[in-house]
Amino acid sequence: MSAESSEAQAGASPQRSQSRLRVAVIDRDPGFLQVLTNRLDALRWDHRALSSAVTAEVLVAMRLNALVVDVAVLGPGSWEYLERVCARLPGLAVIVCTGPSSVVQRVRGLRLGADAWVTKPCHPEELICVMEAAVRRHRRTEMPALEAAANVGEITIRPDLYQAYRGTASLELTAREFEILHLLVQSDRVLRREEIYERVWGYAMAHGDRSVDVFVRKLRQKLRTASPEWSYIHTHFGVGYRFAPEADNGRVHEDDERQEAAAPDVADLEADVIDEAPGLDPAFAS
Amino acid sequence: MSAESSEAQAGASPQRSQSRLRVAVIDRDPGFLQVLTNRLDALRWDHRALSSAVTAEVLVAMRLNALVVDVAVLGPGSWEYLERVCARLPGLAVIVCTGPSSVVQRVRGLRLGADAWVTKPCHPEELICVMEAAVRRHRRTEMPALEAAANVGEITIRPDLYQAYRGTASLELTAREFEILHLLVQSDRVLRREEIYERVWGYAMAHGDRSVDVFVRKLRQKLRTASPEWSYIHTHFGVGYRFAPEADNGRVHEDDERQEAAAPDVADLEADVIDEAPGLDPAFAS
DNA sequence: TTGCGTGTAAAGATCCTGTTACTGGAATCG
DNA sequence: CGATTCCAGTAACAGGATCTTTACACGCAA
Repeated sequence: MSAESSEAQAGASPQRSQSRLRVAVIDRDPGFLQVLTNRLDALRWDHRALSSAVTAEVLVAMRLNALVVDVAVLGPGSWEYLERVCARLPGLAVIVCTGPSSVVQRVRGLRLGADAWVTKPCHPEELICVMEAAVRRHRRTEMPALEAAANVGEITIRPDLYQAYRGTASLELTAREFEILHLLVQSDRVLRREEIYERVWGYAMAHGDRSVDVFVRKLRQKLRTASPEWSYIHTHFGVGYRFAPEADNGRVHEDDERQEAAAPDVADLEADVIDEAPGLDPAFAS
Repeated sequence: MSAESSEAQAGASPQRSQSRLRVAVIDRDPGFLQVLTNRLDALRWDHRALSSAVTAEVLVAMRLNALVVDVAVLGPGSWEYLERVCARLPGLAVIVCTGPSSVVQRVRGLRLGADAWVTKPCHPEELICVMEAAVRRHRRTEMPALEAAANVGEITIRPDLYQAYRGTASLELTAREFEILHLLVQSDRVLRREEIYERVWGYAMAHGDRSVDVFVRKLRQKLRTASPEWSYIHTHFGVGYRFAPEADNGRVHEDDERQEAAAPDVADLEADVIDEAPGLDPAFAS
């Protein structure tokens, strides 16, 4: 453990984090906050210290990547709070950083949805690494923003322009509309409303929320105006929506290249099913 | 933090993990392995102990959800190994569980891609919670929890479309009908009505409720219409229902390899500790 | 045979979705 | 800076699809 130091330093620098993260810290320990704040400043992360719990709604509005919280600050009801926050913001990395605790407490915290439990006193660098580790996955799959344009039916999706076109004419989609369309096109399967909401809005859908329906309607309207001969978004009653370009005569549009599993076409239903492919587990392949 | 204990017990139980996880442990400490193995057995997770590092390729073949590794076992080159594994399997939850370490080491491990760093000695339950937390986060973004289509008799089940087909013809199942069919197909055994109801509806069945019977009737009707030569759902008087494709001549349809992940086969439940660097174990590397 | 569990059927209650209208706030423009 | 336009989100309604309940007939088991 001697040569580690220099190596660690070297290994630490490459590609710190992709970009500035937004972090909130719920804590009251001045020393802890001071040290951590300095470190976060140096990293140029957006951060904010809170001296007490704020509602999940406020956290939603903050658009955070990670939340560090000392359960001791929350007092009674801390578990319920933790659970509520984790449930409401499934995409938020929640790290509990607090003083000595029992195994039972730690187990409970993690089970309620926390991503990590760090015991004080702790080195700020370590806490930051834990935050990065928790946030890392989330970004990995979220980042592939620069995708190629895709042709679906008569429509062209341009992720780089955040817009869809029929030939050269823009559909004039709003940001949200485009995100939903893009998600549906990429998924190529039935998506439940909750799924759509969570991946587009970034937090859990409230019970009874009809936003997704309304946006789907707006999307359909613009798609119909631009490409009247086709239908694109299909409703699965009791489930959700699915994207599949389909000409009015009923013929399904054969999708050129895109990924294999792509075609939810009824056409190749009987053909493909995974009888072969001995080494591959169909559940994981693709 | 005093009356927490009892609360923790209560809060810990609800909804353990979605399903059986596949875990590998690279460690040599007999005591540690013994305790952890017992816990994993109780949870019915697929697990395997490795006494030394295996190549990333082998890990890929194991299709793991999580990997627990004691860097001390790896010896020199442990950092490179950790980095290689994390890079090669971005979807794998990697937890380092080892003896006392320096902040620098922990920082380095996390920075290289590990999801968590647990210090021995540790409570097995806590380690398991850390695994769950790490896997939870992975699954969130790794939506492709898509199950493969399954062929049963003349019917094709398409979980991605929430629908069943006979060739290219949809059975036009409603969402609930499909869920029940899907559950029966996956279970591959007799399910009591209460079991079906609870897993589909999400809450306990009221005494005297006949909903399941009615849905089974609807299912049978649609299955019979689509595939008259076969019988699929069998009644076990006084017990419940069981799915088994069976041709009219009485011959039972031998189910080849279809839904792998689907069937919680007792076969790969027994994961024994293997001391030698293993080749491919049929239980793991399909 | 009797008693209980299951198959069958239909009507009513309930839930789900498409649609429209409206409000508050953000962004844009003059 | 104020006015205007645009957008996200909410509420409400109607029509339709689905689910639950109820009733009765049938068949299995003791």
